[in-house]
Amino acid sequence: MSNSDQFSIKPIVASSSLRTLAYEALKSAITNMDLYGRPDEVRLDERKLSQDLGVSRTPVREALTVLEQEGFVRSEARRGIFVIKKTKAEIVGMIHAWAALESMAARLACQRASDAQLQSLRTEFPEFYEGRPAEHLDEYSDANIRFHQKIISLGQCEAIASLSSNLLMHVRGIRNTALRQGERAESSIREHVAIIKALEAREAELAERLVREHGLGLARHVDTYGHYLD
Amino acid sequence: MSNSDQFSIKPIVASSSLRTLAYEALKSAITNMDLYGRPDEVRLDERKLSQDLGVSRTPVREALTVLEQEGFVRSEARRGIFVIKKTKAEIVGMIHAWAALESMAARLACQRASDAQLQSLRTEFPEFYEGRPAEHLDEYSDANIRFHQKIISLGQCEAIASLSSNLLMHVRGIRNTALRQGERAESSIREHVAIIKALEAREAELAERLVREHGLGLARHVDTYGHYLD
DNA sequence: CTTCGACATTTGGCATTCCAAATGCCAATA
DNA sequence: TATTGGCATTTGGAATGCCAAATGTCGAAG
Repeated sequence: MSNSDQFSIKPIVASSSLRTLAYEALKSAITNMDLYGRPDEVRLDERKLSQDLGVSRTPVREALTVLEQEGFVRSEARRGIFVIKKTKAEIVGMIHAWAALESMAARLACQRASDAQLQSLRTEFPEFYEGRPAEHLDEYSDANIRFHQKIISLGQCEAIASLSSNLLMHVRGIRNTALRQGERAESSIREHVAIIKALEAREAELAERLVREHGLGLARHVDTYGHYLD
Repeated sequence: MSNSDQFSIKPIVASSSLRTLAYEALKSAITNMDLYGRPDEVRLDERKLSQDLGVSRTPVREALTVLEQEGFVRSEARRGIFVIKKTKAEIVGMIHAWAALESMAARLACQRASDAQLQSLRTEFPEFYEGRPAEHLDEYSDANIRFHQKIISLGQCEAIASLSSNLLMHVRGIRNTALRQGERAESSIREHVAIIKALEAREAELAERLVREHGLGLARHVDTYGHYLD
């Protein structure tokens, strides 16, 4: 027997390790940095970073190892650690991978998600039904990201979710700037609505195809208009 | 000017870092380990590993950090480092992700690969045209893996290739054992031949669909017959 | 015999130190 | 002036030492 039901064990504090803290700090610093503004490569100094963060080099190095794994930085022995500036081709490739994963998630969502979950799409994203997105592009950008994340979560597949979240980190910036070019926002919304309808109807093949084509459209768009990269 | 044409500069030696060596050693040890035989969790000891490998704890720790990132081990502070035993659901999820990525690669291959590359499939995998795979299952297992890697490489998308290679590490064992159950090998070969034909004909939608269904079939198979996991 | 707590041990996290390779500067030299 | 050789500096890689948390052990107390 146990008394555990007497106490609502708020339990663990378990504050993150310094490595995790350093990782968070560095990642947010990197993803918020305007990489494509300056032409020169950005170099990171282990010793300077550990001074600024107030910790030793060890947790910083471990954090950098993770970031290297994720493709954010590249470490050259005795040369330095550089923030990776992704080329247009690499971005397009990531969008292709994203499209593949998200379309599979849409298929799985049709099989696995509950009716309530599928119907919640319509209520969670009212922006898509209120036209004129050009007037609130910022809010819409957020909704856009959340929408795609929602589809992935409905797929209930851990592997797909974690791979996608990694890709999102790299592509987040692009998605939003792409929205502001041409008539992306309007057509994007139309496609979102079609996707929602397919999901609600549990038409797996259709939903899968619509999501894939939506992603491929973004890839084409970045490929033709993304010259400001590289 | 330079004399460099006088010497055939064999150039760079650049032997790998100890961290990389430790990583390779540990990964091969883990992937070759029969995880699902024993019921208890496998624990790794930093100090023992560094002794066995003849290096200090630092590169071992860095290698373990990478392996943790990739989902091979889990590190609990002051508890130990444990080899992760994936559940059946996780394996099935990875196969779903794999199917999504590979089917997108097939689509891209139809658009990007050269005629020679596409036709090389038929000559590179003669096993598929020689019937009776049951007689040489081991060789066929290798060909099976190589075939799917080949499709992915034909897609010419770095992001898809690197994500897939990670997934393959986790699923490699399963693919081969699944072949030996039921009539998987025969039907698998038929599907491979159909995929090759679709690729040769550059029928992107068809190739994409066939690859996806092939992968989904494996996922279903593991889901129903993979009770020996978890 | 059971329970409990003090203590030794184990273990990963972190800090510090040392090292070798690469680079840059600068003087010596042709 | 242009080039070269060496030395100081920088920088990541690796080794080592220390620490706190967690665990196991074992004996004393009930």
